[in-house]
Amino acid sequence: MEFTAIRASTAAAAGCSSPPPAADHKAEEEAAGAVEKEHMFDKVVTPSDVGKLNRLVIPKQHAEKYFPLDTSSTDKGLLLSFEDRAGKPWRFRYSYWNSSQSYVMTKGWSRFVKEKRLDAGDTQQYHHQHPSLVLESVPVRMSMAAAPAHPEPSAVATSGSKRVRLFGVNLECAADAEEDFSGPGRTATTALQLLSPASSSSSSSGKARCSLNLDL
Amino acid sequence: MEFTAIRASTAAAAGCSSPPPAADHKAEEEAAGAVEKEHMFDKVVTPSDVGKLNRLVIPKQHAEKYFPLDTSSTDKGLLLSFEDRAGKPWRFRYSYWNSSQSYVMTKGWSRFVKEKRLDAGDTQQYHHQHPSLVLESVPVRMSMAAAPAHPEPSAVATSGSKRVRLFGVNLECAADAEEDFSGPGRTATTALQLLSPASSSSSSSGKARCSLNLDL
DNA sequence: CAGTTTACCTGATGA
DNA sequence: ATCATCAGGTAAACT
Repeated sequence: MEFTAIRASTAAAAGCSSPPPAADHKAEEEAAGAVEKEHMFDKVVTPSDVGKLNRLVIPKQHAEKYFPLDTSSTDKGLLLSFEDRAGKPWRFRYSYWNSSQSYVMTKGWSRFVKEKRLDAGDTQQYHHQHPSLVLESVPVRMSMAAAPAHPEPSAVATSGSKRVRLFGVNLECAADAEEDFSGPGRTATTALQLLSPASSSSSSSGKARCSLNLDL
Repeated sequence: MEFTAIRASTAAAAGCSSPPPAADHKAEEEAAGAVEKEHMFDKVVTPSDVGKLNRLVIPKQHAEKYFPLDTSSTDKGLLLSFEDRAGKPWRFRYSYWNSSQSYVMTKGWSRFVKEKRLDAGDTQQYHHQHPSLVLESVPVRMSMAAAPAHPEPSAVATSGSKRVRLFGVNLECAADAEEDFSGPGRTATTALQLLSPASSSSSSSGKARCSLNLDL
């Protein structure tokens, strides 16, 4: 089963710095529904993606196009914040593995797989419940509704506020990396710093964000 | 097979700042033999402890009781010096892993495992050769012959010189961390600073030390 | 470059 | 049902 790409409008990339209350979830969902999303890419999730490796490989071509890592973020990776259609926040560590020359979502991914029942054994049920997400031969699609990919000011989207959607889920590239990397005395992972959209309206406070939508 | 705890006397915690000559080994060993040691704790070494992970997990309760890391040493860890019954010095990096919330001996541990044949496959032989060390169901015991655990002056052992024994091996908490942490641009690990035993006699120079004995 | 070391991470388990 | 612990992992830098 597949997504249909929706065209992007100027809907604000609603900030989700903290798990928003239910009311916000609804608002977010409606906004997303009203917005057409720009298709990013599909990926057929492999058994490894939902297996014990606890990581999702992002095909290099797509990763470099939509989630580039510059020199400052290559080492530590990024902490990307997502939310599913119900507004539930998901945070995945995104980084590059030199050993395998591949881009991956690591920390947090396994929890997502588990909750969404992305398991090879549960393919049928899962596919049934979550037609937009995946298993084996079921395509995972990324649709873009924002262009936060380039951390460099020069590469930023010109004006209209946009939003990144992965599997139809809002992606936020939180400028503040917090909680998960809260070891005492440790420096938090530096999240991808995004430029504030020029015409964005409802982004919470001053934090620059991108968001990725998981259509679940 | 197990240790029997031996009561501590006033035997000097002989300093082993550098690998002592054989003559010193014998003296050390005799002195240790004459000293009764206060039991610290046991740990049944797991397959992971002697496997490819190159680390020994120190159960938190014991770690915090006997090898506390204060704020200055938590980040970088400590360089602990041990010696086996033959007097051979062993140095292990001891630190806290935020991610797993656990205390571990890392650097140097694998060499010890290798030399002492602490391998799951060698259980029988090893147990035979080294009854005081471990594998799976064989307990590893820590016996204390000194109370160097608390770096705080207020918590120091009152008078008699003592010694810490791990697996019956002398443990030194070298006040000087050197050579092994010589990576470029890296600050040397701050070793656990111990108070000088009030009545210790033969501790070399002025360096405060604790020692841990591995009965091997 | 192969092995070591550091620093991450997670599932199972039990209180 | 949580939550802390730890056995068992991985990735990447370093030697």
